[in-house]
Amino acid sequence: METGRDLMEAVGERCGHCSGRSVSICNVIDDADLPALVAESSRVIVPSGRCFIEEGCAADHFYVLTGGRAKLFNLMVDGRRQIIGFAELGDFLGLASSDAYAFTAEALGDVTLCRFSHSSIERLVERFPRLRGRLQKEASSELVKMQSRLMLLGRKTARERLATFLIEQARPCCVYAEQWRNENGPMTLPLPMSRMDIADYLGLTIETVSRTFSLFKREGLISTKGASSVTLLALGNLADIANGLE
Amino acid sequence: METGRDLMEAVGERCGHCSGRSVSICNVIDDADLPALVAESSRVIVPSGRCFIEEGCAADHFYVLTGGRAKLFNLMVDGRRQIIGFAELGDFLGLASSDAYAFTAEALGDVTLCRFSHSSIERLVERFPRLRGRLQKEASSELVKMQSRLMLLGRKTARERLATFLIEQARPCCVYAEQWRNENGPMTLPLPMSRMDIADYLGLTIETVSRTFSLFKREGLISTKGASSVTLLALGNLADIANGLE
DNA sequence: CGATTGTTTGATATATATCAATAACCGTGG
DNA sequence: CCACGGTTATTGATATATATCAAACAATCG
Repeated sequence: METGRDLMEAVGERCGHCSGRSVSICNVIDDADLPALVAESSRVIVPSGRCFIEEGCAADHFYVLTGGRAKLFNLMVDGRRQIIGFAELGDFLGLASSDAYAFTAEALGDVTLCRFSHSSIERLVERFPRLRGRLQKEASSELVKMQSRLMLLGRKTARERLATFLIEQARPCCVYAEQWRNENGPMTLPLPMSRMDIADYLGLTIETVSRTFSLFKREGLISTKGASSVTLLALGNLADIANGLE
Repeated sequence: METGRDLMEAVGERCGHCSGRSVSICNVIDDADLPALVAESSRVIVPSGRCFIEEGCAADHFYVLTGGRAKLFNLMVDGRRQIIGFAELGDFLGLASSDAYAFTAEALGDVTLCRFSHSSIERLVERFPRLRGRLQKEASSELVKMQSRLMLLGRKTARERLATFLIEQARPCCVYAEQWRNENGPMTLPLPMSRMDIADYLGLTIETVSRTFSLFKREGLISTKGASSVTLLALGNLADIANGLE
């Protein structure tokens, strides 16, 4: 912890208190090893809307997201889409076991990435032994998150889904530093994704998402400024709704 | 591969061609090391209906399923249930990152398990280096399966969900040896889980599951003998339905 | 063999989807 | 800065897939 250093720092970005949606490797790299790490990687800048990982394509590289956010999704032949998750600062993408990517990743706004050749992972893990444990740990925490998403999609109502989503967005990583100081008061969140994205994440339609937003507004649980900024006014109540308590 | 030996064999059971729903460690143990492995483990027999892992409880042990099948699920406070998956021969259970189990595991029929202390995993991985790679690989393949479950629960119709489920059950591991020889012909599967279990796995109600079974029967896609045995008569069609092609 | 539990089928209700019309937002160019 | 056009979001009316409620039926087990 004390001697460690972020990969994010190694590639020029700072990591907050994020706990990585996918796989984060905070604090497993010693300062002395930074040059070696940087040598293995290349920086990539992806403009808004561009896909940098495509389902089914050869999984040549994996990425660490160092700026911006991305949506990860799967498609069915007829166009139905399920968003798997939203990647943020520090997340690992494209570490799938197989030789083809299992999902598509598209930049939500401009995104910066640190790219590694897929074959370099062996070298990296050998060189930075703590990295391995970290990868495992984060992979299994990712599995736990997936489990709660199954509950959300299989058993929760639209209200519960949106409340869950909003609570999820309220994690420190997603909120500006000044704002997550007083976690009890109102909390303003940016929502870089469209209503369509939220719908495809929650297994709903845009109309249902929109109506549920309006409902929450009428109930005084949230307020909005445009479609891409929410203020959570009653985190406790939202959490209760998210868990089916009211 | 050639020199390897199954953990399942080490604890007295044979592993078919299963590719492990959770985390399998087939073929990573050398014969010479078997005694050491057995020394670390203890056998457990769980009667039908008994929970051997409970969500929220201290994660002291992890298990390898060596006989029978189990259902893994999460509950909401009001009793809504989402089945995460059905564990089968060779699956690893309870390897969560945190110190509490993230789901409950209940025996579907009698189950035999090989139990390891959670603290022994470090020793095991050190002693059997190939185990580590295998664990990682299987964990990430588990993540891929989870992704397709998100699509199922978020975007598929009841028809598509049940077809997907039936196809899933038709993997070699679940079928008697004689039957998966001719993969093109009719394939008879045991369904050890109740309609309620299937419903909670697919995010539906028992009634909808039952009606969809009947529909498939009327369409000549399947036939049943009692509620716990299905014969798939048209795997291709079912696969098409599962993927939204008809 | 009856009693109990689980499954299937039927009738109806409802949450959410779909279709359709406004309304708000956003970038652009005057 | 404002007007404009296109996009995205909201709201409304209606349809529909699935849930819910209820009954008959089948399987299981003493």
